[in-house]
Amino acid sequence: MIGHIQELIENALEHLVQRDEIELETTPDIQVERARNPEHGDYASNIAMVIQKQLKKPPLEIAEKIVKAMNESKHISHVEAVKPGFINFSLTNQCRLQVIKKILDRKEDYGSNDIGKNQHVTVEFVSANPTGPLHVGHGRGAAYGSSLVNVLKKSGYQVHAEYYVNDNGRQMDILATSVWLRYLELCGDQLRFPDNGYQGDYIVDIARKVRAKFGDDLRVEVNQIFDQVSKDESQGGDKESHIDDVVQNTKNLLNDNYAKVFKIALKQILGGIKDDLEDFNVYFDEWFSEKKLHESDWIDRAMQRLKDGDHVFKKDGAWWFNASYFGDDKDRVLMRENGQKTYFASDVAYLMNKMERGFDRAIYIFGADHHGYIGRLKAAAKALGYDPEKVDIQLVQFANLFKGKEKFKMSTRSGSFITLKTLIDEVGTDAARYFYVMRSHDQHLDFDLELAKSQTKDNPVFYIQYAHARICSVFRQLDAQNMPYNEEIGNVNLKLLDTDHEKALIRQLSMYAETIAKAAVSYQVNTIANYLKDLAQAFHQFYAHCKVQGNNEDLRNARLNLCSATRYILADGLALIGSSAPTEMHSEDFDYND
RNA sequence: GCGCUCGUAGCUCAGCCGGAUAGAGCAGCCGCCUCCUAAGCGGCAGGUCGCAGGUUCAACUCCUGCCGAGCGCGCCA
Repeated sequence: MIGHIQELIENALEHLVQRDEIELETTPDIQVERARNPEHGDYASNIAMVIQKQLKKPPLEIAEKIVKAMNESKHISHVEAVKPGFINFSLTNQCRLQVIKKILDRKEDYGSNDIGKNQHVTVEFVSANPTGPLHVGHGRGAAYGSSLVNVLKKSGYQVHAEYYVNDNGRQMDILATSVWLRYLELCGDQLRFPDNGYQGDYIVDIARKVRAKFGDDLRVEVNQIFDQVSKDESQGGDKESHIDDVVQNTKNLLNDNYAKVFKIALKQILGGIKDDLEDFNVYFDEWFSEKKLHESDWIDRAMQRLKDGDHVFKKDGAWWFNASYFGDDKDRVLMRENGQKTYFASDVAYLMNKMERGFDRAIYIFGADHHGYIGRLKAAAKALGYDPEKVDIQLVQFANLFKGKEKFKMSTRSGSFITLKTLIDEVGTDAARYFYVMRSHDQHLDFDLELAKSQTKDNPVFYIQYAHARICSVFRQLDAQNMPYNEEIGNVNLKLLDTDHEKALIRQLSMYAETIAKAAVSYQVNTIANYLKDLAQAFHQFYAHCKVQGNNEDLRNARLNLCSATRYILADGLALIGSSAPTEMHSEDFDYND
């Protein structure tokens, strides 16, 4: 429709130029946007104000000339030049009503678009270290990333969702060691648990699994573990070197069995993460193992490629990537003096791997604390010879968790965190997913547990779901009322939908497709959440003022069609952000236990 | 110190690529159930869009400075 209007304006301008009524040095960019205020019609253009400078005439006068020179259109009922110089376009009623037919025709498929042009993109998100269960801090990235994947798919992209599993680093060694020490305790040994070990109860649970499998086979003389180990923090030493020493001894003492303990720990934790994410309606196409990058030759190949490009130098015994040459803040270490490859080296290899797999774009979703990664990843992309525009990094700001007024502070290591699972159990996936994406992802978010849990009108997700349930309820009751629904009769009589509330609802429905397109282009998933709230509001207002189950068969079926179309959009929109659309909801007003 | 992000109603936030009287929800006040779920609807009140400049026909929106808040700046992962 916007294209059609642009054409009308373009033709009008050509007429005016041909008739020498105006002169244009440059062809202006014709902007047509949806009118914000219904009083201004359906679409508006600012063209007259844009070209007023060239023409040196009052914009209103120009606008009026354009309107006069414009051809008739069967879709447009009214064109008007107004105050500062806008040209407002009103669609014919028939044109506006089309959206209902289209939705009923295409159903779940309605709203999709092809701006993705079938491009292949990979979206990497969550990627939390598998050293413990996901907590609420990971929840926002999961909710945002998953919703973005859905929106991109609906916009014609081929999307590959990936979780990067950091199964190789020092943290994993600390985890495996922590499990083993807990295992020894279960076997009855007395030992001093390192300050920097993983403290959570889930470690003990895993230790139980290890014991169930190996019995007492992995026991050793406890003193050997702490042989030649430097002092821990609470003993006046350094907790990092203490744990490193313990890890080293653990590896030596367990030999081949170390890998077995490690594997059980990883499998348990990753399994738990997968389960939690599935409960949260978050799915991945691939769980990409960092370890595999090391075991294959990807890291070496990536480093060789950087060396070939002369982007690597040796300093103080370590190998550095000259990232600052490519716009990063500083140079980055690829391989440490002790020969260990850094985490960044894996990142470079992984980036190269993604690009070699042929993606048109690699989208990364990071927590805000990782914003230092933007510079170094873009630098790596450039140095490897890729277009840095293909690397798209979105930062998700932190969510502060509140219970009423009380704010939670969390730390993974100490084990004092609220897990994602707890959140799902407490407030439910529907409310949690909505709350996580209701604000722009680059904004801080205050997440109030009490509010998300409350089944009251304070809670926007219930407001939207209730609109869906109401529609379902109407359709359920038709048979009992002896009022059969006939979509055909409704379609013929759509023109009967002419009250302000009906028009407002239709208008809202007609904005769904462009809302998705906008969300896909800008990565602003929150616009979907906002849209759904507006749609639900338009529906509730319509519903309060227009009786659907009336005796007039023509009007009833027309309104039922409107309800049906609204229901499809509500369900589809909720699915995009990972929430469900219940067909039935009931107030707890009559719960006498309160 | 350097870098990134943010500052809109009492609170939590929308406001798309600059556009026509700055919008919701909550909290406050006042109404509406013999009627399709009151998890709903209607109304009132609430604002110098952090401050100061600049660009523009037009600035909450773009630019600069200042004030204020948060985060990041390891041969950590």
